Amino acid sequence: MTLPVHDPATTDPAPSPRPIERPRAGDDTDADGERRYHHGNLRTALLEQAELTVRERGAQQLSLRELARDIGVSHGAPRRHFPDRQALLDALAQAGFARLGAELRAAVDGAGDEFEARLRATAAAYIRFATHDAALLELMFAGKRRAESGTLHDAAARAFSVLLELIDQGQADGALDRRTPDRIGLVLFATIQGIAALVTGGMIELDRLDELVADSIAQFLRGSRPTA
Amino acid sequence: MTLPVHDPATTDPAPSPRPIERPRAGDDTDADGERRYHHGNLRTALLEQAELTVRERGAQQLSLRELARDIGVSHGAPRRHFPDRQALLDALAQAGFARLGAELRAAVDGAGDEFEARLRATAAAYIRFATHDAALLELMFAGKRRAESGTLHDAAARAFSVLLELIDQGQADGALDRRTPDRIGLVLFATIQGIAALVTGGMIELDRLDELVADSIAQFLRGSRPTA
DNA sequence: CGCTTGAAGTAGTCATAGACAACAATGTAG
DNA sequence: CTACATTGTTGTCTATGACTACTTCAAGCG
Repeated sequence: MTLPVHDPATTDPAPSPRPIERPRAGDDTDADGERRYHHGNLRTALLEQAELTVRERGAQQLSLRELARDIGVSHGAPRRHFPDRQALLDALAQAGFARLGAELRAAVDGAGDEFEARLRATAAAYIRFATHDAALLELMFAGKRRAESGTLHDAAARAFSVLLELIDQGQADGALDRRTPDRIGLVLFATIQGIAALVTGGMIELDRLDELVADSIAQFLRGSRPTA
Repeated sequence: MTLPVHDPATTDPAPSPRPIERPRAGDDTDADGERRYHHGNLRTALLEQAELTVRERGAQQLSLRELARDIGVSHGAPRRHFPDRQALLDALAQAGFARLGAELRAAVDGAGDEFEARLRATAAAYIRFATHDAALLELMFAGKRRAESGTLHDAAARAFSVLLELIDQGQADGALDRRTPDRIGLVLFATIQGIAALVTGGMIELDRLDELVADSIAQFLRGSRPTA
């Protein structure tokens, strides 16, 4: 994700003295304690605050006006960056896919060279994401259904490319049969996402989660190995 | 696609012989041309109309006031039956679990005596529900997370008891290993729900769905059979 | 150096939603 | 027949998302 870090704070030694009184205790002043007309990176601030709110209270409870209040801008300001509420949610989902993809990638890269170890690490990373950001994951999947947004689709595809590469390795190692990688990948993806769905849906006690992940991966491997 | 099977007796204790009238705005008279003060079974009418709206536009777009308008009652009337919007959604989810459970049960009962045939029929029924009522299924899972509503939990458990019974048979037939049924069931449940999540999330083309279901069931069976 | 221009933010307004309270109509128990 | 509990109606309050017009401000240009 590219973040335009345009921060005029360092080049604003003489800010205009606008004595707008803000009763709320939010940090709506810059480093000099002066209110600034232009926020500088409202878009980023909105996304960050929105991610916090979604994590704590879910996407349904996300309000553009409350977001603006928390950040300390007027209720119309977010509109300059997101034409409507859904656009903000889509951007949030897209950032979520980027982060998920990065975490999956990191899990693979940090798990050595062996296929099974990598697979387990990847699954664990996915489930970790699902437990820590259940509402965000739900949002990511919900956003996909509604509008087939091309950019969102691409973001998702990039995030899940890690799985496909893993499958390739598994086949090269002889651990997986020779169906097309995306066919095997779909089964793996469904398995992992299913566990995530049980987690986000609260339909499984968290202390049974590790066992479920281990069982599912083991069964996936047993079910996918070449028929000798 | 399957027919929208409507079973009016799912969740309603009030049997009223009154024919359901067209909910057109302005048509606030019954068959005799008489305006009626009491609707007669508003609760059922609300749930039915809500299910239609959810199916067409998703739970997010469901509005109590619009519901009331469609049915032809005042905007405050729904409050007598559902204290707030969430209560209506919870009731909808509960009815959804009841219907899902019934459809799973019917699938099992109509698939002969063999374990594998029953398993495939059950999975197919679940996926059918997921494709036809994607938004409702999402609502059912979302509702679970938010409040651990006891009645909702029970409704879900009843719906999925079919799976557990199936596992029992599979073990008795020697098709499944001897782990505890709920441990195997969790894996199966996750697998099926994962496919459903891909469907409701629009992350799979529907013409690849049958293949995915077949692959997943086959791999589940291969991965769960006793180690000879 | 001042002017123009356009991006970013502010303020006001509108329609609609959910929640709530007071009141009215209706069915029912006694 | 009357008292009471249900169920529905009407009005109101607050909040939200979406829209418009105006303001601030930085950067480019003549």
